[in-house]
Amino acid sequence: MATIDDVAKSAGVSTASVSRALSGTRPVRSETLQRVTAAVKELDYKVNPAASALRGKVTRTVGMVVPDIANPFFPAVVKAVEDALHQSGMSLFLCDSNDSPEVEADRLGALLARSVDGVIVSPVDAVKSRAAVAAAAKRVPLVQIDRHVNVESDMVLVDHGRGIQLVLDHLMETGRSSFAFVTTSERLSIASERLQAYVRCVRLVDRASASRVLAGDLSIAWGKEAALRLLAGQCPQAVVCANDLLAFGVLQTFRLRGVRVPEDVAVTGYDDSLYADLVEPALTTVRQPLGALGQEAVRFIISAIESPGSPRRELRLLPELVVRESSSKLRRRSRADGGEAKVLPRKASNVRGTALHRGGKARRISSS
Amino acid sequence: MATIDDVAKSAGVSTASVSRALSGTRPVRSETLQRVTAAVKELDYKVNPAASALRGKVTRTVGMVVPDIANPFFPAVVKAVEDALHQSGMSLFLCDSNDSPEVEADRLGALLARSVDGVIVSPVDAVKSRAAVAAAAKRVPLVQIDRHVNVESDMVLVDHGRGIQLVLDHLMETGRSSFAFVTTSERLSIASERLQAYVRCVRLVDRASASRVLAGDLSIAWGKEAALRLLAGQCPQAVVCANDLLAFGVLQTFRLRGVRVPEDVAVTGYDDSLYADLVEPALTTVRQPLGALGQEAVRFIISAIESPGSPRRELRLLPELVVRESSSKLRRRSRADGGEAKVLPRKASNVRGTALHRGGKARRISSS
DNA sequence: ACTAGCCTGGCAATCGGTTACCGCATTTGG
DNA sequence: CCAAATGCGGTAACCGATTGCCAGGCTAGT
Repeated sequence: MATIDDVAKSAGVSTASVSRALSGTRPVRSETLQRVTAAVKELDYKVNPAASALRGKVTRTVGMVVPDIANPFFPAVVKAVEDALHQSGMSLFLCDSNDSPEVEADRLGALLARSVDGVIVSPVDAVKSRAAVAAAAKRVPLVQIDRHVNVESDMVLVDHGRGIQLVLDHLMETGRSSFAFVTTSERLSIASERLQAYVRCVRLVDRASASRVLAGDLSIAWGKEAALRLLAGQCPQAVVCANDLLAFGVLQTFRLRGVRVPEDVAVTGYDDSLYADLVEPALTTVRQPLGALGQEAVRFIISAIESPGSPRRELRLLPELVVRESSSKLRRRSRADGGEAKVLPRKASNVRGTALHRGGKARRISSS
Repeated sequence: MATIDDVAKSAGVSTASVSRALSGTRPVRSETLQRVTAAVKELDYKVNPAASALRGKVTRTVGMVVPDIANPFFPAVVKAVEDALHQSGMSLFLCDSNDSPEVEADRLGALLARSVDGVIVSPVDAVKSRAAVAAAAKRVPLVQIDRHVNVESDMVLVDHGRGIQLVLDHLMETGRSSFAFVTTSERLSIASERLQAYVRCVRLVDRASASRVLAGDLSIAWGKEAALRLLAGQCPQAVVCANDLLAFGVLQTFRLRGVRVPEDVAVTGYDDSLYADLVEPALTTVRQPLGALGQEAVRFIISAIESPGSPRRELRLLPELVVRESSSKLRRRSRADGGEAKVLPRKASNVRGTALHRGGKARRISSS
């Protein structure tokens, strides 16, 4: 492997000139520049990042910590981050905190020890993640992405209030007036935002709906369980779920119990995961700007690295409603009967027919 | 940030002793060790990885290049890799080649320039990826994972021949005797293996089936298109797909065209993606040992780093058949009518009822 | 008792860039 | 025409850890 000395020798200049020619820290004569570039090409010289980091205090690396890369939400964000970083000649250390605050703290520590130039993190727990995130933010530029804890740092978030409002506006427009919300613990910032928005939206319309909240975790299993509980009591006309997985669980239980969606009950998700338009019936959901989330996070990081001490920023990106069959418009059938759906326990049946199909564009994923 | 000099001073020993005490390269008196450990703790000393890398020629980093992290197959593998690496005190540079051989070559180059200790790669194209992979393998320990090109290196693969055989054995056992295979270009090593296995398995049973192969890409869209083509000609009793996405497309088209699955035609996938048991009907598919794939790759990398020059290894992990409704056993209904399924073009209908449900355990993913 | 061998510690060279500082040459201004 | 300013190149210190080499103390063998 060629070193800067080899290049200097081959170009007949000093190492200082080579360094300057390559980094542009100080101007060099155009002839010098040419000789250096030629020598670099000839020797296939690459700067040694370790040496460069040791002296220059900059590693051109960024660390990212996500709660669970297997969660369909994150890969798209990670992909955008990776791409944007490489466009700026930086590389990505990826860490998975496995939904554990301890692992998260450990990984943040490891990243700092590697002296990354910046950190992008999606904190696991609004309370337990705080200390580690704060400590990291004190040492390097840090941006919180998607989820966040109460720490002074840049943030790139999604306006979940808006997302939930889109859902409820749509549900009301299509004739629903009683609701339930299926979600997880409020310890998760995004869940708590979605919940608050839900309550704010339904409170004025139907007092009972505002307290019809089922909190568990974010799994398919909890979706199923929540659906059972709803069926055991007064089932509302629409079930709003805090993510798609919950909605899938709800749909499955409803189908098995002979509850027709969307005729008897509408169901909505959140995330627009790949499979939202594959299930029966296709799921109305909220699409988040995943790529933009990652790109903006990188922009924040890079600008924070280049000009430290600039003011803190917080960006809220707007999500988008994707209407599919699980909430399609009710046809005739009076809804003046008191606000509770009639649930007819009978053999399962699915009606698809020629339902409306907005937003159902097939996304290509060249799978393994 | 404390340096090794600070520690040495504080412990009253030389930097050499500190280094030795910490790395264990050479024994030190137990008293020395204690003083060093105490000083380290007091100053919260962490070795500077840049300095360490510069002098020691080892970075404790591994690079991984995947074709598309948004492809549901890879996150689980990446997660296992990340976890295994951190257990050995190493960190992961993640790169996404975006299914492009050019990007892939670029990323491999970037990783080598960062002098990673090893590389894990899943090559995009059996032909176009070759040069870059070979070049990388020449410089650092390299293991090919999942996909591979014809280059001398360690490999951790899945025995796709076995996977396809499991599928076909099962289909035949349940009474099917004519088949089609939906796949992508043979440029993808895994697709070509699956295709070969398919041909090998059906050749003896039904000559026509062996040539009923529809090659496109690995998208839902191509699954739909392939299904249309099958319906236009002689539709076989079972459609074997090279991955789940294709199967989803096939299922959707069949449903819209009123073809009953599994009564009229059985459909199978490959990957056991999260949603395989959410679609209607739940999909029979092949589950790959994703976590094991990642763990084994890391083991290979680490052992190759620790003892260079050891012989090349190739590991083939065995996949597992997951039987769900899309291929359930045909009840009565004679199949002696020539081997082609009767397709009744009529209104859509889905029958679920109490079909068997092996392997359908709900996996929890605490989504965003 | 004397020497060979082992154990442990320290000095200082080294890894490969970056950059502060100095010096020479040329340009600019007065 | 001279002084000051400017442009560009080179020398060498420096970043922080690792490690080859040497030295001193101790044990063991003869």
